[in-house]
Amino acid sequence: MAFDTLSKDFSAPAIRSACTLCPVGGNCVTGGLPAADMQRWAGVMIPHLPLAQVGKQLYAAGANADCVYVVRAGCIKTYTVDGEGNERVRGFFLPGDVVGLDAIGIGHYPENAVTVVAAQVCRVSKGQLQGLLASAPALNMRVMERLTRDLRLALALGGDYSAEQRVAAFLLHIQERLGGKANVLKLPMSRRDIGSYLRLATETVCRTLTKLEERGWIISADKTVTLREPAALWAVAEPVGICRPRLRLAA
Amino acid sequence: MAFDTLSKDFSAPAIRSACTLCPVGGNCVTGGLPAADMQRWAGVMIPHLPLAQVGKQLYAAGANADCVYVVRAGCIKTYTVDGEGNERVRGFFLPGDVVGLDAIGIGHYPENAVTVVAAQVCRVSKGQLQGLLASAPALNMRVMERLTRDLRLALALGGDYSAEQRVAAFLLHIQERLGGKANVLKLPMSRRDIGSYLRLATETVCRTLTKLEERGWIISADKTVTLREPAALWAVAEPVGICRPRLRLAA
DNA sequence: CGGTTCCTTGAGAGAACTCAACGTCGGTGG
DNA sequence: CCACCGACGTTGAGTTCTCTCAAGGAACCG
Repeated sequence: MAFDTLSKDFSAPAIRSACTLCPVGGNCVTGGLPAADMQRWAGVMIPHLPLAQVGKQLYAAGANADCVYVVRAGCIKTYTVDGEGNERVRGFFLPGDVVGLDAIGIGHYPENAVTVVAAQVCRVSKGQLQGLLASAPALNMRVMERLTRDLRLALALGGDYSAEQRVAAFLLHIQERLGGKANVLKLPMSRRDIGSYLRLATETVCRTLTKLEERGWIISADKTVTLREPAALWAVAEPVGICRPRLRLAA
Repeated sequence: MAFDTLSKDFSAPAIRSACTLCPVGGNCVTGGLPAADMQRWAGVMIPHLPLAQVGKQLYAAGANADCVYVVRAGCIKTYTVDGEGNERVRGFFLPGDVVGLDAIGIGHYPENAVTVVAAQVCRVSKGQLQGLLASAPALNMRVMERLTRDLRLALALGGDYSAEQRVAAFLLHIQERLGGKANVLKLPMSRRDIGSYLRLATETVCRTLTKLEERGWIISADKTVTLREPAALWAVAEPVGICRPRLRLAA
């Protein structure tokens, strides 16, 4: 892995170009910001920190919340462990997503964050971010949008839906987050993680995928899922309300 | 009702005093703000609009999102109706809570908002709020805190818990929101609303309350619930993670 | 090549749901 | 004043969906 040398070699000019050359592009929280804001963002951000190891921890639940992270590549999951030892995945973060935002306003991270696959992230200290938010209204609004988007998603997924509705909505949501074009999805996470996230047993996730496959709506081969009948999936997932045929919920 | 005349008679000095005299006090989103920020907040806020009618709508899902509301008295619920006609309560808003925040960043409200009981709210236009956020960092941070608090609550309630855990957590959460002292709670909402919110059938809410009562942990009499063994409820609700014996999650 | 983890399928169990009935309460109108 | 009505709360009985337990196969790694 050349990750380590890469991150060490970056000097100030390279940092500025880090965002303009970023594969995430407009999907990043900074997408569409005025150049001046981007400049200031780049000034406080530490770009593409490598997280080559699967299961590598960004931060632990209860730790002092001093940073937020923007995913540049790979996938991060957040999860909690309750007093009974039950682990629950609270969110998957794909390129462009911000991890740790929900710690704004409290001193400690409410959950753990680890890599699901090898990943790269950009880091910003919370203090510097707050300073930036106070003086860059456009960025402030982008962060608010992320927070409200996460909130709407959490409220939607909190609903009482069947395993089929959940899994269909999950697949479509991942498709949207990955760009919304390709019908072949590489799911980075395990069935167990999907189940934990969707509040389903691992076996139920499997059975549901099998059922969708028997209907010809998808082709499920381990981590690769091909959507053959997105319209049918949309129809099933509609009540969940987290994805729409042509109209995206978020602005 | 003298509500209407009250709201019409308020002039600038009265408006400024509206917050200092507000029964919500420090629980409001503006609690603890510098005097200068309070002044500006009071300048754009329209105080205690009366909503005497139960079921009175603040806004409809899909409507142009032009305002946010702070609850001054009573209770507001937000809910969605999916394509199958299923109604789902997404949140209850008690005095001090902000309704409509999750529409920041999108043009339309994602859900309906109606009164659960007679209520009073304060209104701020979204445009003026955004202007204020850009120039009053302390207020901006308070709003962020509300958003992240709502997000953490939604994520917590989204988990896979038993009916008993959910109901216990709900009761304790309401107690906290009402000040955290009194053990006698007046629940403003119906069993049906509670069930919709907690993802339980109405009957399951009833049965669970009955079960908790048989154990001597609570006394349930229609809308009035008395907590007799809060510690036992805490122990049951712990995995949900939305309320804590002595330590509150939010700052 | 053994060990581990993940994915998948089957069979039985359990928690919550649906359907149904009944009592209470508050409002309405005769 | 009282009968009627609808909404709400409560309890019971049977059903269903998902979970748990169990086991086998496939992929990956040391």
